[in-house]
Amino acid sequence: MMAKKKQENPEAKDLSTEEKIKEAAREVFTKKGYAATRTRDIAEAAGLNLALLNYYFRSKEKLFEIVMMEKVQALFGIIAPVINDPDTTLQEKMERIVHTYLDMLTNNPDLPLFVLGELRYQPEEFARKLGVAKLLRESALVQQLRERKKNIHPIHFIMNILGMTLFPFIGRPVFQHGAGLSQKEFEALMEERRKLIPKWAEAILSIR
Amino acid sequence: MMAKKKQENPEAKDLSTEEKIKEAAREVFTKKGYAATRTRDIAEAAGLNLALLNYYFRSKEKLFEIVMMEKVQALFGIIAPVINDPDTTLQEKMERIVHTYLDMLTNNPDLPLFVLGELRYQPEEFARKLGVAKLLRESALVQQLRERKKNIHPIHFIMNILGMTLFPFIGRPVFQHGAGLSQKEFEALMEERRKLIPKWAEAILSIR
DNA sequence: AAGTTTTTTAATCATTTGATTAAAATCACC
DNA sequence: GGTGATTTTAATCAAATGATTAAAAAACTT
Repeated sequence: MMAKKKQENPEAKDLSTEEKIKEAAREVFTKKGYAATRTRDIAEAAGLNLALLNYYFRSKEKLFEIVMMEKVQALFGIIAPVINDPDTTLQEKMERIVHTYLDMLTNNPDLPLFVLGELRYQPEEFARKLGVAKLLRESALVQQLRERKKNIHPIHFIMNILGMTLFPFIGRPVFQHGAGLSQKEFEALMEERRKLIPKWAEAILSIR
Repeated sequence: MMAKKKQENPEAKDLSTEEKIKEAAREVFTKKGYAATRTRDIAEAAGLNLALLNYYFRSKEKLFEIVMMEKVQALFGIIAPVINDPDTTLQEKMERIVHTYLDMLTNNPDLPLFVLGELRYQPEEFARKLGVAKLLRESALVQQLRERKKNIHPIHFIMNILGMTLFPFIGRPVFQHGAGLSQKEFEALMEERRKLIPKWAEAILSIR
């Protein structure tokens, strides 16, 4: 009855049905959010019959949860190792945070808006599953920040570096269209920020 | 047939029906976004019959447009005069941008996520209506930034100051719950940023 | 090739949801 | 207080939408 792959296409040139649905779901959910997404949109984007969605994933919500978990991981999971690394300096960490995010955002520019937009419906649940609390309290980064600036809450600096890195993508329609930039030009600006943000972050930490 | 106020309650202690609906719509739309909002949610939040919504505003979409325009104005309109003011220094402008936003965000913490979240469906349309292009090209702020840092695109600094100011509210569930903060504590941190962000912005502009 | 299981399809269901309608209630004005 | 306009209500509609079903098609096993 339920999905059990029997054979994998020897030449795996196209994806399995299950993977096609997931791929389409990633695309549509990320672009429009959960509520604005119709299961028919996903089926159409995948070029498949609507019933297959329920056949493989039981419900829109179940499918969404899978995608959401992936995306939350993509947004937060990838910097955990960077933040926790005890063998890099504060400066190195900031460089790596920016690099890691900009690399990811090149392929997933609307990820932050999607994740943070959906997160408002389940703030506590996902924060718990993520273990953000631990990162924000015990990580090497936080300890280094505490040492460097003893009288300022370390979360301020995390807000700054994430804000400088992620916010341009969250406000992208405004910035890009507002400044009359092509996609290429916007991307070029983001590439510039790769080197600029760490410098700015360092300047912020060097005040006084 | 259509709405025409005949009398205004002499002691305007409670709002007109029309205003009650708008108020409820502001609340629900801002909190859940357009797609996740049911007209019945709005009617319930207003304590009114569902049909009144269509009686006064014809459709969910029309009502949304009214609210959206207000909110877009609240998010972008309020800094236009600050940005355009030819009689303030760059530093003063940055202070005022931060102050203006933090004042507004105290009462409307989920405004940025709402507006930017909805904006993705109509990126060009609203950007045009807003005249963002003009602000991002000819404003006094942009000209001052160009003079101060001739070899860096001024939009970088606008992204920075807006990112540092708005992003904490966009990622609020993560920051607040992740750091185990009460609402009061979060607000206190934001109050600290009122003085810190202008200093950081100045430091960023003073590199080299 | 026959038989079995798995996958896919078209058709349909039940619920939700935005909107409408006709009647009832309220209000303005004389 | 009666009359006409305005506002409010309960009931209902039609379309959209998530989900299911039964049958057809395809794939696999022997």
